[in-house]
Amino acid sequence: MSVSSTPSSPRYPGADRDARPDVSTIEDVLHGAGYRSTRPRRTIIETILDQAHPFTPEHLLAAVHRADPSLGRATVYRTLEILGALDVLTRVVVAEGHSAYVVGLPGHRHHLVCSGCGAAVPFTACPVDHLMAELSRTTNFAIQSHVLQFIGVCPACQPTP
Amino acid sequence: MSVSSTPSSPRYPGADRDARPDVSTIEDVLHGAGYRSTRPRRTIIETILDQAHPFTPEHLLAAVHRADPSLGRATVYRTLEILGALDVLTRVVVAEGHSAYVVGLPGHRHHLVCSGCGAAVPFTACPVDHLMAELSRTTNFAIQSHVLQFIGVCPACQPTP
DNA sequence: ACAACGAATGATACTACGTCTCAGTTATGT
DNA sequence: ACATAACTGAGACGTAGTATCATTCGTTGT
Ligand SMILES: [Mn+2]
Ligand SMILES: [Mn+2]
Ligand SMILES: [Zn+2]
Ligand SMILES: [Zn+2]
Repeated sequence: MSVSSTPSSPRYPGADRDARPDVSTIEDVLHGAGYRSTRPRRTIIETILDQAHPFTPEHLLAAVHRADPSLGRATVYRTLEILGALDVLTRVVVAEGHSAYVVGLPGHRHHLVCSGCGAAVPFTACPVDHLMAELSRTTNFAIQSHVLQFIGVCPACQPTP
Repeated sequence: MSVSSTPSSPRYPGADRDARPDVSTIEDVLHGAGYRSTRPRRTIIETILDQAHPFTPEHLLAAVHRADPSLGRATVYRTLEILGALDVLTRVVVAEGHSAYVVGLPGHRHHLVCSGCGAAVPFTACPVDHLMAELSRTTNFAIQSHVLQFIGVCPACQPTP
């Protein structure tokens, strides 16, 4: 879905642009927000960082269970909710009415998603400013965020002619 | 979600821009696609056209049952699926990970959605062409569609200062 | 008007995904 | 080490959506 509140983005202290966060960086974010650092959460974060593509909660739960079958379902859902609220994870629309999580990167991003394999390519360009100002003026809405993304077929998923 | 395949939009023969379709217009669309015209479907379409805001399947089911409690749940879901596939209905993202249906209008549209009351204001401006071409070139994706929308608070839902 | 046929329907059972509760465990500050 | 609150996993539960299937209904050809 990539609802990006215009001024907000995950805070990775000192992270390079385009660098994916690592486990301890995300744990620092949790800490900073008053959450504790636990073994189940570490396992979940490690599993998240293993994902090459956007993932659903169910998909992640299965992957987590491969690492630790005793880790509770509720813990996975609870952790996803927290990481989503902290903007460590954001959402992309992968099909009409279906969204999935991706690891957030610093800065304002949107995604180009492959409808074949599910790959999500982030990009930073965002041509909505002028339109947003115009809509604010004409409708008197207080605009909070926007959703922008492209769906297509990546080179690897295109039929060879 | 408003995944608008760039060249596609609902085909309402002779409809004015900005005119909402009526029941028989939508029935014509069904007919044209080889579907039959039935009383349950008419009830569902009437109920859809009564909705002032984007609606979920559950919300619609409840509204349909107010009109005809004997109308089957499966029929409502099946009809929504058909109308979605025919682009009579499209989806808007109403919150992180949640989308709802709106009646499609002719032409290429996106929406500005109120996070308070759920109102969806359509607009036709779409500033993505240049970016889309650039992304096609740099990534070699075959881009099929895009999602663009704004979320904010409508004038009526804004706190009075 | 009628018959024939496939499409569509609604009841019901079922599944998948997510939530809630709660007793026991663990991280954290002192 | 202790006290405390946060966190956990088990399992019951709820809800939204799907599958099945016998019956009904819309459409088409006569
Ligand atoms: Mn943007
Ligand atoms: Mn557009
Ligand atoms: Zn692909
Ligand atoms: Zn509003």
